[in-house]
Amino acid sequence: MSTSTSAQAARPKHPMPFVRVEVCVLGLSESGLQVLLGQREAEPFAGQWALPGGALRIDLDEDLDAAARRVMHERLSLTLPFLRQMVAVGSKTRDLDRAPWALSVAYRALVWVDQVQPLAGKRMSGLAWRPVDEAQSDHSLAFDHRDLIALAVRQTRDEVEALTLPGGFVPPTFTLGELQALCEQILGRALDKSSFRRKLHDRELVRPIEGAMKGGANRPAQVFELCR
Amino acid sequence: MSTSTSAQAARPKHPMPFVRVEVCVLGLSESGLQVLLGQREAEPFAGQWALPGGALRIDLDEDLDAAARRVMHERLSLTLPFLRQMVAVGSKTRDLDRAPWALSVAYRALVWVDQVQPLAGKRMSGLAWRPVDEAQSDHSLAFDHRDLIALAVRQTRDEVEALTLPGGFVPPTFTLGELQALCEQILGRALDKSSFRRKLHDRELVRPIEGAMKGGANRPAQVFELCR
DNA sequence: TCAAAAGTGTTAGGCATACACCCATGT
DNA sequence: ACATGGGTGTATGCCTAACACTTTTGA
Repeated sequence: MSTSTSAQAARPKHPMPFVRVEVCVLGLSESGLQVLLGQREAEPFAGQWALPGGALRIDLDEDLDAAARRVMHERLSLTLPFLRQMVAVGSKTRDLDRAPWALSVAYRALVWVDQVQPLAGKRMSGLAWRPVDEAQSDHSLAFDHRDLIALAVRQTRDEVEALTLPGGFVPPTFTLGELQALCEQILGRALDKSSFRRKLHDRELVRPIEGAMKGGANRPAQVFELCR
Repeated sequence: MSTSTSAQAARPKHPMPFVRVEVCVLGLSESGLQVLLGQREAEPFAGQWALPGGALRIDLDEDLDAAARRVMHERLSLTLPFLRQMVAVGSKTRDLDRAPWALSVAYRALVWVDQVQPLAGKRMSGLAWRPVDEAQSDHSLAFDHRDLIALAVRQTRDEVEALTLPGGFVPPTFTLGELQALCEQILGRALDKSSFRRKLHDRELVRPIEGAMKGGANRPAQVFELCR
């Protein structure tokens, strides 16, 4: 649509803020939801725990989502399958040590804890999983990251409650028992089997795969896949 | 918390994107929801209709919300009472005429149409109210502003459905009839009087003001205020 | 035969819709 | 008297939680 003859940067009239992305990676395990945290090495908040993140690189990142993917790929050597933007926060005082004005775009993601081997990265002395309940009441986290964790947990749980199943996170095939266990781990509470299945059926969210059955130490279960 | 000895800006290692805020102002009127649009004078999208917005000014704006308030105050000479962030969008190609990488933080607001007198502003040849239904199907809007309008309408309506009443927008005192009419205008459909009132009562959302009654050409109505 | 998980049916209660109905006031 | 909007009660149906129950396998 643009009729400009040049796509090169006009130097902006005013200085722009320092822009970062932060990612709240939630991890599923038998012992409830976990969150991935790293210990900061540099100011501000040196030594304190924080969400992993990194600066936006306008030379490397096509768009904001790509920036979040790149930053997390550098940290985890893993392309996060389920990544959603939560909110943008920014102010003059956010990161005084590095810039007079800092803006962070916060994302959330969801993985299995055993898919990520906590490793040390740039500017972070290692990464560690922490239970979300613990993190949400930890007032020593850097920046406003405690709020961001609470927001990520709330949004993720709301999505599961509404059975807006995280496409890209749910495995391609599964039994209904596995799917229910997954939702229960995210919610942190038990669900009623009958109600859960009726909802899935009525809203046509899952489809049985003809002939595919999964057997264990008990009665074999029908294997399903997501609709669409 | 920071132990840095200096709060002055370190020059960032990498160039930063051009950051703007855009505001989707929804307007209430007897003829349904409206949205405030302006006609662009400069590239990109010169001549096309767009949401009002402006560049973030790190020298003027304390934080993102303040930036949105300032930008809209310049345009409307009005401090928007109800302002919420929706999403941040950004990419290399967003605004090629002005910058190689552009990021917009989108807000939504809600006002009475008669509180805003459409006037001409900087870089906009006037502002005009347009019905949201019309705007949502108008593919000639600049940038992705059609999507942003749809998002604003959906979020606003969801809030009213859930009776998360827009604090700061609902007048300080009102009758239940007025409140219901307000919600109906936002939703664009009629509500059942009895159900509406029962919900308000059960969730303790409103409180009658002792002795305060509002009379018209019919039976006087109890005046209420929001709880908390 | 038993434990364990799959899978189904049934019941009771909460909530929302729709609608009917009275009340109070100005014209 | 009557139109108008305020205000309240009630019946119906839907959705859900809760729980009981049967089925099928491996151990």
